[in-house]
Amino acid sequence: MTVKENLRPGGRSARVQASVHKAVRELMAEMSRADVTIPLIAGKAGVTPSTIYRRWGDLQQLLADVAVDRLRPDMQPVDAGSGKADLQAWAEQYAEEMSSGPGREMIRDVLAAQAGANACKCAEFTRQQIGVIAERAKARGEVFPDVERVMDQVVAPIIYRILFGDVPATRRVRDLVARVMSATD
Amino acid sequence: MTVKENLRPGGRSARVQASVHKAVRELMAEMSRADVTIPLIAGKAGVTPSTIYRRWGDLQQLLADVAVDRLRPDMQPVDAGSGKADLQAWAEQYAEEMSSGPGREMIRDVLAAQAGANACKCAEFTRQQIGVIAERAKARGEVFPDVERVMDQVVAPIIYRILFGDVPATRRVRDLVARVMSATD
DNA sequence: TTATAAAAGCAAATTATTTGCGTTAATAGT
DNA sequence: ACTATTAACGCAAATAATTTGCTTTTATAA
Repeated sequence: MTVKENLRPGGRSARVQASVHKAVRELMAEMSRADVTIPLIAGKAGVTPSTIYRRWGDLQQLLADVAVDRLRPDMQPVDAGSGKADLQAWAEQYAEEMSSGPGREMIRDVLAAQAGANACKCAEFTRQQIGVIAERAKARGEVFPDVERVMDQVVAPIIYRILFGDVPATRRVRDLVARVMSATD
Repeated sequence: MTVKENLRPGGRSARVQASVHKAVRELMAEMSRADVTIPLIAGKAGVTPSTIYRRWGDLQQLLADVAVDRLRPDMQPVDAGSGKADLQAWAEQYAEEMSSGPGREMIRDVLAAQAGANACKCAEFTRQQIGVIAERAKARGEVFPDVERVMDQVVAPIIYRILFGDVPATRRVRDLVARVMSATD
């Protein structure tokens, strides 16, 4: 029922995982999520449904697994010259990606699965990105807020609004960043 | 497929909705969520499964519907003497309720359903509660932050941490409230 | 090489979901 | 008050998804 974390690169398990993930990504791109089923995924991936059921348990777990994979940052935050500029650029891009259709779906998939571990991982990705910005700022001799404070005052409001209604406007994101950067305590 | 909003109090639809909601609440209390199925709910509620499928579409929508109902605040925020005290008391209780086992599950149920309307409603409940606190503070002649700022700086961090890993400690909640109340801009 | 164990395939059994059709019950018009 | 209309429900058959026991494959270590 549990997905193995460290798969040998060329092993059979790794190949199955890769083809199943690929099938999920492709199906999600070409049809509504309500129509994606495990037998369908299995067919496209060239495996039996029971393989998927045994490995992932159910559709939600599988979707969450795929979503975490896609939410993993693929690059370091861009260096915009200062901590504030870095954070602003990062936050705007983050908000845009996460509020897009696919972004929202991925977040929802991660949260909908019962295992909380996936959600934790996503928060950890974000923390690391902000950590990079913070380290860089400190290396320049700037003052930079604590990472946890940035999580509370920038990341949390962005995600909350995406999940519970709004799409946060660029203007709002800029304000969040300005506020956390101006706090002096 | 869509759930009627305004049901006549004594109508048949209202009775079905009530018995189905009741069955869901009872089943969720006595067994794991993974084991709750629509045929089971239907049996306990004394209706046919097809009735539930036609009215709610699938299990997630039904669970979301029940969860929104349970997340509706049943009372006004207590008056603790000042805006800050009110907000602090409210935030602590809110954090405690939402981070409890059932609280977490309800939030997840609301977010997991594809219809975003349920999630919006929940945020609206919260906004209204804070609105009451804000009005009361202003009636006393106090300064009180904008409701949207409280959503960003207090509610969002609490919910974000509940969803993505942590249980926010009382200490942390107190800090969030203190920070939003001390901001003067 | 060969032994071992984990993961996959296959197919039957079970369970959930969809759907067509007849019935009931609430609502509006006479 | 009575009847026409319509939305929602029950029932049961058809379809689709999920689970499970058993066999076979394949990667790994002896």
